[in-house]
Amino acid sequence: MNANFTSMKLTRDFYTRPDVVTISRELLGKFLVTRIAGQLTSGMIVETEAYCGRNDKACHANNGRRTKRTEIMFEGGGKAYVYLCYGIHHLFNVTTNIDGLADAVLIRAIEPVDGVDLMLKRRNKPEVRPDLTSGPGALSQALEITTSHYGQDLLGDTVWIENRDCDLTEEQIIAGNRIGVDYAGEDAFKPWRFVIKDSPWMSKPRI
DNA sequence: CTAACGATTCGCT
DNA sequence: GCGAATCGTTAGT
Repeated sequence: MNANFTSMKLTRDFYTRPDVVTISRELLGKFLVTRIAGQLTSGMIVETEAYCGRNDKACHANNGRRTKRTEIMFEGGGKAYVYLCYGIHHLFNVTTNIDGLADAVLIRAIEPVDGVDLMLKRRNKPEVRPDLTSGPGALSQALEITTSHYGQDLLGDTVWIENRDCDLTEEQIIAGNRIGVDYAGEDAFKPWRFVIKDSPWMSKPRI
């Protein structure tokens, strides 16, 4: 084998599978990477949330709600769904499932790995602490992901997710309710938030 | 065209 | 723990 064995970009097949909750769990321990203006930054994914396009009122695309913003979720798995939240924060999701089935996984926190100095600069932080990349808005700023990356193919060379063979055991994965989705009624209690147990890099509230 | 609001973060108490 | 910041999206007039 070659050196890429331990640093492999996830393939289309990973993203187009039908169960977004399973994909959400499996993204823990993978590495989210950006290459912006030639500068590489990355982190290990430690927290995710699944959003399903059918019967999930927390999902922007629930029950075929097709708008300019949600359109990318209907175009098949492995694309970046980035949107602006509260007019300030850019939230990064990866789309999953096949054409017409609008599922996505929100990346909520990463453990910084490559390009840490650049992340500190982008976040205007003096030193590495959990708040560098804990929270969906914070990690997007650290990796310089913005709405300009809306629709980017994660099989491309700007933003992608790769496997570095950091597989987790079942005991290391904890599930909880999703954050900030009170508007979704009973669907707010779907246990579709996943974190790596005891990770100091998970966002608040901690599980 | 208008208005309400959000898958959040940060600073201050 | 609480409230402000800040603007694109959305649905309704």
